Amino acid sequence: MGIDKDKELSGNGPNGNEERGGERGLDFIRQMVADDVQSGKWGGRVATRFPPEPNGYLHIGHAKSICLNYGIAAEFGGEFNLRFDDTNPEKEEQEYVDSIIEDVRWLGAKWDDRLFYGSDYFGRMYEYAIELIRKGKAYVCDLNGDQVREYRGTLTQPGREKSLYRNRTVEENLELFERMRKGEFPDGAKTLRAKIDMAHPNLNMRDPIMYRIVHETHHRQGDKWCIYPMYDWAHGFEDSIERITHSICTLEFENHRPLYDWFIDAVNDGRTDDGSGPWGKKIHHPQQIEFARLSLTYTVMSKRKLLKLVKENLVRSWDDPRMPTISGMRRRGYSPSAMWSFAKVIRVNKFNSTVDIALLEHCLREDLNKTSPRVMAVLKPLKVIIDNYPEGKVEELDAINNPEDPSAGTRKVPFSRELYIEQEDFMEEPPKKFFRLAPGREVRLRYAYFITCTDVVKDAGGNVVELHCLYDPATRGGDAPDGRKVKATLHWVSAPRALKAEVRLYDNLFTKPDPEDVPEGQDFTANLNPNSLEIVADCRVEPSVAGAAPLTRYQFERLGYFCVDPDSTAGKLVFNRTVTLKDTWAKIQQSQQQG
RNA sequence: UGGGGAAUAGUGUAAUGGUAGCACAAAUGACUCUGGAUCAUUUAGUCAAGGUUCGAAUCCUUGUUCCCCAGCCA
Repeated sequence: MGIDKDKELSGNGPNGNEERGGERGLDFIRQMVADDVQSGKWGGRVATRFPPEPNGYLHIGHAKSICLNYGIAAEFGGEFNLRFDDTNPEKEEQEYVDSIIEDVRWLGAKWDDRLFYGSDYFGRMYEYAIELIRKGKAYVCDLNGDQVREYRGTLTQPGREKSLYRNRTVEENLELFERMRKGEFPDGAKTLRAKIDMAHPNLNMRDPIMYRIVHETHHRQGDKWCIYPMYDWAHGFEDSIERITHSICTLEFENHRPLYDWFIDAVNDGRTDDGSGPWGKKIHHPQQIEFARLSLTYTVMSKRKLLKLVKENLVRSWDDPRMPTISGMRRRGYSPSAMWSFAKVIRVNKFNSTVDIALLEHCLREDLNKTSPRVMAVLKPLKVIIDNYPEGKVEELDAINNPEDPSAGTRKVPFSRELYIEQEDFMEEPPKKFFRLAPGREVRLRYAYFITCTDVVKDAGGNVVELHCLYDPATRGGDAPDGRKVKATLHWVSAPRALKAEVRLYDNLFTKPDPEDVPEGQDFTANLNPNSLEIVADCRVEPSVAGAAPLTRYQFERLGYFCVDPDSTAGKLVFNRTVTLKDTWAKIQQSQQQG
């Protein structure tokens, strides 16, 4: 078995159901791209990228960005690059690189042979830095961290223009920068800074740091470098080198755009279109565009918070099915196409908003309903004995695999004298609107027979432990020849033939829509939902699922969507509940309890 | 009290000077061998005040509210 990669994305995904030019209009980014293609900017070429820093696992917010960037490339016939923005050796690890590659691939974004690392461009960035020094646009600064902050000024006060180091000669700067690169100075001793304007109203423009000294082994470059470029200095060149046309990032980088442009313009200053002159040919200047990052109710999205949940063992791991990480959602049972349709319905904008998790779950159900094979499983078993059914007899009854997809066919399900049904499907004293099994009441067992409850067996504590029923042989398959109706259809499994399984039920990780809504002095972990995981150890599943591979998805009829967890062993299946079915009865019950 | 952004039903969004639509959520009903799915119906909105215009969510003015920026993180 296993997951068919092509099937995962069929009918949906980046190339399915496009609405470009359709009745709904383009989002503002696609509109810009369309305009640029129309006007012939960059020769009509479109190139996007997804540029994660490998310092954590990807989450659903990154999925939004991947869908945006890859989606645009696919829709406009452009190229999409996967690029690691690995400019800080202190936070980055190979483990994160590997997980990111796996996640982006799973989502279905295709980068072909264009997997890049920002750190592979360090040599060229170094050359650009020397060029800026030669042009008098950059200098080596000896200020320490505190002094840098002090000299920068504040939001309302300009920085100090007068710095001892700002007026160093080109020769001195060249020599010092070379010595920085050679490792002659300790961490923090010197920086290379751009000479812009210490009184600029945008703090980012007050002589931003281009390089800092970090004596640390880089996960990819090893000890080749001890000076590392800052984001602002590095990112534009990464985009430029890869000839990205539309550099899409999140809103908080809006203030950085002037700097993004300044650095590339600074290199281009003195360069020419044909490469004549001392500085050579102009380099490519991409367009930075910002959009709002995703927030979801009942969860947290920042890497810092997700890391805390993992490090403090508040969840099992990065891929805990309760996590909003792509790996967690994959393990939970999410499909790539559900992620794509979610990305499509939330669209992109320039203002912060919080999407209701119910919308995500709607997209999930919509996809799983169409694609998931149905099976019967009993989470909390209650033994049922059919007194008038022959002992030892087993019938193989036909069951439909997916009513939404006739091509999925049918399967055989064994029926026997002893069965299990769901404890919740029986009540000795049923309240109004409870249609399921009760003493003297007739219901249907799905695809099997009508049964009527005749006796209730209890233990010493008064708990119902066993039911005795009679079946009507004429209703085989589930229809009564005399046309009589029942109000409920129950799922069931054969007691001797069912498989044992463990099922893990998940609920929201947090009890409040906004986990940050906490009393003074507490943090978001105060809102952790103590019931976000319920392990049901002794479940029963119909035998057809035997040997199912990890991540195989099913609908357990009447219960929800479930998938096989990698913790499963040959002897014992473990399932994760991905999401419940919509449960009208639960709502009725709730309103009955409330009043 | 500097600079940069943004405001449309409960939520997410569309309408690019011309009927304020869609989806989710909620509610009601129909149908049903999943209280699922499906179908139908209902509730509910342009931040505020002025102005331009035959006509404004859209343009102008003023105000209000929210977000981002003072890492040698990204």
